[in-house]
Amino acid sequence: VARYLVVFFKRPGGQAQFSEMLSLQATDDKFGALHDWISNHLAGDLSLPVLAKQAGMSERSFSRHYLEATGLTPARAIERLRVEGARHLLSETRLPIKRISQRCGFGSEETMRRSFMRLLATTPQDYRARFS
DNA sequence: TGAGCCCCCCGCCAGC
DNA sequence: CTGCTGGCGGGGGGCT
Repeated sequence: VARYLVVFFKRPGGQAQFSEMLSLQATDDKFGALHDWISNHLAGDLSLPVLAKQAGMSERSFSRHYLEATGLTPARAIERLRVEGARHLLSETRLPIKRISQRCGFGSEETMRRSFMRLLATTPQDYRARFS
């Protein structure tokens, strides 16, 4: 039920308020274990070679299968998960934005800000102001 | 905002 | 032949 609600109750204005973990489960949770691992290692190296090794596949096959199962390329999925992690910390804690950015694996505040603009059409500051 | 560099992604193809 | 795998190269998007 949650999965269907998640699909159909998107907020207008680009403010997706649902769980990326759920939406990435699209059809089956073939990559559920991988997603759990990623969520627990957001600050680390989540490059394609690392993910492929974690999934036990070659880079080429991992790219193909992940896109097939998820509808997203690995790098785009990572960006979504990082943004989701940052959103949580922004609204639930008072940690400085700089620290949140590094804890979620963004190379800098600037990188995090650009990801927010791309996916949520807001800045981290604005997001915190409106959702904390 | 700009410039340079990195690496993701995808087409291609040989192998099984 | 069909379908899957995985290495390679380059173009472009995005990070620093």
